[in-house]
Amino acid sequence: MDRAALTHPGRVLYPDPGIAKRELAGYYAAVADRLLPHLADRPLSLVRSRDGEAFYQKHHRGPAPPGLASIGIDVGTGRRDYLVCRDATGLASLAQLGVVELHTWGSRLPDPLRADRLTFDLDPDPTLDWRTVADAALTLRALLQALGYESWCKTTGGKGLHVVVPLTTRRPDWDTARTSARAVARYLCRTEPTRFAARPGDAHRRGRLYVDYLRNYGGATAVSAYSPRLRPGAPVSMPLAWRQLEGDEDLRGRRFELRAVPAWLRRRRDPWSGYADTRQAFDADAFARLEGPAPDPGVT
DNA sequence: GTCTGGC
DNA sequence: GCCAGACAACGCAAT
DNA sequence: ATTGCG
Repeated sequence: MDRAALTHPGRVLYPDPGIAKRELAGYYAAVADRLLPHLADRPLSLVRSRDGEAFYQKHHRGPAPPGLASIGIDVGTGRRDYLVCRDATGLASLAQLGVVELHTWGSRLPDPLRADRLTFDLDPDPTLDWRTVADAALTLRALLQALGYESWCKTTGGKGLHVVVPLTTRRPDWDTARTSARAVARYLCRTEPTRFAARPGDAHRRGRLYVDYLRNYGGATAVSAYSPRLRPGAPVSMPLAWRQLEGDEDLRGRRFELRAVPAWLRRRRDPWSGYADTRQAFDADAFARLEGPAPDPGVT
């Protein structure tokens, strides 16, 4: 397979700390073995950098660059082509395109209309400390375990955390996936209203975490593990071991920056090594049993 | 980064 | 020939 | 119906 030439290698994509295209390509190559399994067969949503400013792209006009495939998927109204990354050559093409964030669907080809995981985005009031956010993730994990599901946690590169539930069999259509994830979010808000908020926005959320279940419908995406973010320091969405959530070290945000991650990975075991081997069947009834009255919005 | 469409 | 514009999109809740 | 948010 051809590999596209890396043009404009000195073009700065992350103004802070001044990471150019050449360094981004080096990062993708260095973490390819870890990153590629998270991209495999998943339609992509790309964030590209124009002078450090983000612009989004879901569709590619013309033939797909080397290592990328443009795949037609029937979405609500009509059929559109979405990019999928095939291999390390595809990562090189993404670097050539100036792609600074990789977001993926929660489903995979050849069945993109059924979820193969649920993603919960814990989005805290930015003033909340690490322990409060980590404890919220542990609470969500325990709830999911009570439902019969193991889950995995990663940083987002920002103040929050993602909790991911892989689903291998009896995978739900998007409407069922969204409804089930919503039931989990509402349950947390109903049972622990002092910790969890049902809606985004500082005024409503203050002092709490917004449980964003809205990554779980057709075409919705969440940032991929090992994707950098176009933010100061170029932080990376880093998979964590649950054990790390019990410690006092704040692992969010710039704790894992693009420049430091390859060396870090070389000396640490993959905390998500069990993810790919996990077999869990989706059971809509288990989630439906969480249903109750809508959460009290509380004081505005 | 690259293509398109308007001048 | 050159340059500006396009390059995503949707559920949810508030106004 | 339109806007703001993620």
